[in-house]
Amino acid sequence: MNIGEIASRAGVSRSTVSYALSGKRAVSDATRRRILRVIAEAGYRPNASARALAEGRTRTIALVIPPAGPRLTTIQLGFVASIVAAAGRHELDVLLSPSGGEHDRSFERIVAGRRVDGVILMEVRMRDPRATRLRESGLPFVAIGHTADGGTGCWVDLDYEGLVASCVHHLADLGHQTIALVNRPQEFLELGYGPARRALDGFVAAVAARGLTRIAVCCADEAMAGETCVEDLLTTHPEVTGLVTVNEAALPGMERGLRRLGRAVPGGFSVTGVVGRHWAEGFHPPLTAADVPIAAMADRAVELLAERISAPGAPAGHVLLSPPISLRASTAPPARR
Amino acid sequence: MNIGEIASRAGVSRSTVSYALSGKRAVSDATRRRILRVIAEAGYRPNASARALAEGRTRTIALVIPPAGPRLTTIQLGFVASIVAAAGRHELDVLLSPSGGEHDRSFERIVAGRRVDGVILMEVRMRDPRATRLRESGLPFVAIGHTADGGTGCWVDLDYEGLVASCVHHLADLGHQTIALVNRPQEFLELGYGPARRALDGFVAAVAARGLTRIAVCCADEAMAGETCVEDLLTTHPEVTGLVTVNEAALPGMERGLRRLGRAVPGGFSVTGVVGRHWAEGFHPPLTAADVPIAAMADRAVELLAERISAPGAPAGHVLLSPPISLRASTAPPARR
DNA sequence: TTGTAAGCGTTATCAG
DNA sequence: CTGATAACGCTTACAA
Repeated sequence: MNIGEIASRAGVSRSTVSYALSGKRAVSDATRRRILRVIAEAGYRPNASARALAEGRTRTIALVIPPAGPRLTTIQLGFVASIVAAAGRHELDVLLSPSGGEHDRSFERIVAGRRVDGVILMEVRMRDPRATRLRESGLPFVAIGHTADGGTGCWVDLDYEGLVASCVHHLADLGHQTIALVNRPQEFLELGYGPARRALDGFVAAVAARGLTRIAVCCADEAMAGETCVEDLLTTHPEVTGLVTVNEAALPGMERGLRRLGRAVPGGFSVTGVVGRHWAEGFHPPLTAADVPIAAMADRAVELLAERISAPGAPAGHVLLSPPISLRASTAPPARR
Repeated sequence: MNIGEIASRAGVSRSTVSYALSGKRAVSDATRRRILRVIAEAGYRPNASARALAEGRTRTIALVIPPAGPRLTTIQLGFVASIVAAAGRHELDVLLSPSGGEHDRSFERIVAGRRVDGVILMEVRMRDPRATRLRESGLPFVAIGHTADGGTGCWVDLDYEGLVASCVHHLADLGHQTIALVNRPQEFLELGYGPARRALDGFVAAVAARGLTRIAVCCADEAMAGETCVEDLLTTHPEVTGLVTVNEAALPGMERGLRRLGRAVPGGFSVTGVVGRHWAEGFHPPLTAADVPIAAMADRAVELLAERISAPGAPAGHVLLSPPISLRASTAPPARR
């Protein structure tokens, strides 16, 4: 079933059918009605490939996800789902492309083959070869996270620096003197992964501003790592009375570790940070934390990308989100020594 | 940059360039080399839309994911990643389509617009309108899970029935008399979601076969629900000495609930079931369970779909996977009363 | 071994 | 208000 078939059944030319559908040219009410009826009867829909070829755009965007290897976190998953939902609202389909290692071919296929009108890049690094490649290809893209050249490209990001600082201030206000940061994995920091970097920066600065003592550690994105991490931390530094974390996946393990050490939360130890709402609520007791606003980030990213696609010349848009800290039950003044 | 440009730079016709690339016609070594050099210099890749239009296939498959609403589980996420990876090995791209509720337009856009060569349907229900729609459209598809008409379509599934039965037998062999099943949410059962249904069937049958006493409960896909579920279960039925579960997301909560009730695992209570490896290993103590073989399922699904696409007439393939139970540390003979 | 030309199904331009 | 017709960029008979 194609447009020609519809045209002949409705007794009009193919162009009239096309215009009746797109509304880009006036069509008499009678013929439009007739055409639409035929279309409904036949269950016709324009062929996407033909349309893409003729229009020069695919009505599709690519979502480049991080390598699946180390296991994607729940946040990442929620993000993928939110992007798809947001794209749907713009009548855009989403092509998924894994990145890293052996998956370069997929990325290249999509970019060089002009399979999409734009790209959303998840988990972008400060200097990211994919961003470089996209820039040279001229394909519009928005990064989740800053790249090194903050100004040129589009991005949406969480203000990890400010958020972690807020957490530090919160603990300082409660009277804590020595606090720890449980960051994302060491490799991430070394690879210049923005959130890990800026969490550390924000931590160091805020701790200095308040005259506190700090211990910063990295931790694999896993419950078990969180457990040993907390145990190591508190055996080598028993004076630590609170921690802030940006590592949600380690949270369940941290909960176990603290319990094992006899540190009740929040009476004997305070925990806060920036993590997905689901993780915060699943913690015992519920975690006082800045909730990562996944849906909002996805919405803004798609919106930015859609603008960029329709007006490639427009100035690059940036969005830095800074959600409030939700006060739940995991922080309190430190225990008297 | 298009094929004509390459052709003129290499001093040949467009068809020769096409054939040099596809290998579907002999091309002299000299010209092929020349063409490939020009292509490399220009960084040329065939336009995917044009190719799709000419060839009548898009080299893309759709992955229809469950509604994002209730939160996707880690298994689902791993599955998405595995499908993308497997598809990449077949040089296929993956279009993501949410399903359910407001997302029907996305599905319809993809199916009716012929945007893909085939579809993988996740979390299929016994009577699934999407499967019906695909059958009538003639688009090849493979379902993850059976549909009601088991024979006609392609599917790959886990043998939940047999697997849960194996778990029951394992507990029975250890001497347990009264055991519980912690199933997926009630609504899933009511909607005729296969795994929930068949887990229950396998449980009931195996318990009967061994002359045990059973309690079957449903539980939301959440840690907190797992906690209250286990607590309710053991306060109303303290005689239960072990449980089998297919609800991985509830596992962390079940761990907490058991601890709170003073039921040490495995000394005072046994736990087993079929869940993702990651969840099994994250349990304390590590869970004796059948590990959901996500990657294998994804591989087989893509393989089946690829076959189906290239040979639409061939008989429908079915794959019923039945991974072994990994013996870890969460089951033991019941405590003497 | 290579070139010519006819599609593939739309959209968009140009006439009427 | 509507109909021819030329793109869009590629694949693939059909010729040479």
